[in-house]
Parts: sequence; C-alpha cells; structure tokens
Amino acid sequence: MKRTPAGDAFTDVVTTGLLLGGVLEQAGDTLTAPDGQSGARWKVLGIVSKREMTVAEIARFLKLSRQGVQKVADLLTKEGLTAYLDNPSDRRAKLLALTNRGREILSAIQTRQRRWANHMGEKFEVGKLAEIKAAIQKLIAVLSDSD
Amino acid sequence: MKRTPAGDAFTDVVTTGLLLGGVLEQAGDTLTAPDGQSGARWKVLGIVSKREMTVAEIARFLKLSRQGVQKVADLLTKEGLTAYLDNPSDRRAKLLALTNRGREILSAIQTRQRRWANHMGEKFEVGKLAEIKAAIQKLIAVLSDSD
DNA sequence: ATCAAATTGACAACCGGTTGTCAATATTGC
DNA sequence: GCAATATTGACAACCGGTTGTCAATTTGAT
Repeated sequence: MKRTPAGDAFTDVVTTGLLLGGVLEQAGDTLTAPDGQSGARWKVLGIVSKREMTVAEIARFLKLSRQGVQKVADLLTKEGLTAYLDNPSDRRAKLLALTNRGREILSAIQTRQRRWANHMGEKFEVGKLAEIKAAIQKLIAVLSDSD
Repeated sequence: MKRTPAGDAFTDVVTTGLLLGGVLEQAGDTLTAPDGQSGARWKVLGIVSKREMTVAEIARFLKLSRQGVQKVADLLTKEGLTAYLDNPSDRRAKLLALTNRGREILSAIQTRQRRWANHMGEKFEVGKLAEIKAAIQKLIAVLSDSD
C-alpha cells in the first residue's frame, strides 16, 4: 500500500487531534483537581445536577459502560458528593442525586471552569472559535461515517 | 463569575475536542485490533522499530510515566512481539527491541493504517486537511501557554 | 577516587475505562 | 397472568494510565 499526499495529511491531522485530546483531558483534570475531583467525576456530577438518574441512564447518556459509571458513582457516594435514592419505579436501580456537599463542589468547579473559559475565549479573534469548532466537527463527521 | 460569549464558544470547542479525542483513540484501537494489539502497544512498537530504546527513554519520548510504559513493554514481551536485550552501557536498563513477530505485526498494522488514511484523506477537499490541522494546532497552542 | 545525587526497574495501590458473568427485577408479547 | 426477554447492579478480571516507594546502578562534582 503506497502512501498518498492526502493520506499523509490525514495521518498528520490524526496525530494532532490525539495530542489535543490529551491536552483537553489534562485541562479537565486540572480544573477539577483543586476540589479533589477529576474530569470523570465532573461529568457525572454535572449530569446528575440537572436530573437525578440511575447509573444505567447516566452510562447511556455519556456513552460509557454501565459498569464504568457505576465505579465513579460509588466513589462519589463514598466521598459524600452523591447519594443513592430509592427509585419508586424500579426497585433495582437507585437514583443518583447530589448531596449538599456535591452541589457545593460542583458549583466551585463550574465557577472555575467559567473563569477559565472566559479567559481562554478572549485569546481568539472573533469567529475563530466557531471556525475551529467547525473544522473539528467536519473531522468527526468523516471519521464517524465508516464507509 | 458571569458567562461571556467568547467563553461559551470556547467551552463548546473544548467539548467538541474531547469528543474528537475519543473518536481518534477508538480509531487507533480499531486499526490495531485485528492483530490483537491496541493504540498503546502500537505506539511502543513504532518507536522501538526505529531504534532500540530503554523503557525510560520510551516514556520520555511519549511523555508517559516510566511505569506505564513498563507495563506495556512487559506485555509486548510476554506476547513475543518484543524482547529485552542487554544494554552494554547500563546494566539496569535493558533495551527493548522488536522480534521478528513484532516486526510482522507492526508491518500489518502500518499497512492497514496507510490504507485507512489514504481512504479517509480523499474525503476532504484539497487544502481542507491542512486547514483543520492548523485550527487544532492553534487551539493546542492557546491551551498550552498557561497564562 | 569517592561520595552525593539522579536514574532505573520492580512492586504496589489507585483511577477510569473495558468486557464478561450472574442473579434479581422489569417489561413485553401473547 | 404467565413466560420469555431485557435491563440492572454486583462482582471479577483485565488494559492503560497515574503516583509513590525502594534498592541497585549510573553519573557527576569535587
């Protein structure tokens, strides 16, 4: 299989995209670390803050395995940021809900995130961010339609 | 902390970028799965194919922890794709080298990757890939200079 | 040449993700 | 209403990453 210019350019983009992914994961962890949390916990806290959900629902929403989310939810609960509430409509699947402490911590993270995003956002010319987003979305679109 | 349009746009880009990262990681695993490998193993095989290196060197190169790379290297070695060679210049740090089997498998992965990249590359208009790469790099640059 | 400091691999514990299995419970079709 | 099926949480094993500790070895400064 011979290499083509377009193929090389694509590989280049993939490499750069992987790098970006790492940087962003890191940013999420850095943003949440001051409150002893992580990107993974943040996602769960954020989702549960909007509506109490079962672990299986959260997993479907985040497109993660049920068991993976279960671990995070158990950790959050052990640390007192969430609690399992009886679910009147399903005796197996308890509802994960924020505790007061969970609300406080999520709020602290969100404040920090907003400050960070506002600050970073200003480093781009007007319209540039939309352009970057469109570029990434185009890439995702091509990667996702498998044929 | 109030939200700003630029901040919201930035947050949007971050979300999209995280999604991209996931899709790319997945692509790496899919590309290597037919040979029973993974993205992580692929990186190590690729690096070692150019030059035999110690685990610590590989870790520095990939910007991963020494211990994380050690685990992958041990797995690869256990499966016969790599071997530890005595290092004349350091009695502790053996050199990780490809075996014949490792070379075969890496070659198979590379062929599959090239076919994939060539195919995907053709789905973009000329110049579009360079544009996407530049957009992502701009984002990485801003994220990386911490101030 | 010696001695302090840095590097290294082995080991262990953990986080966040996966897959697979199992028993309990819900849901659906008839 | 009942039986087949699907969903769920608990549990376990694994991968790929992290941090931390330790003893052995290298390296570097004097």
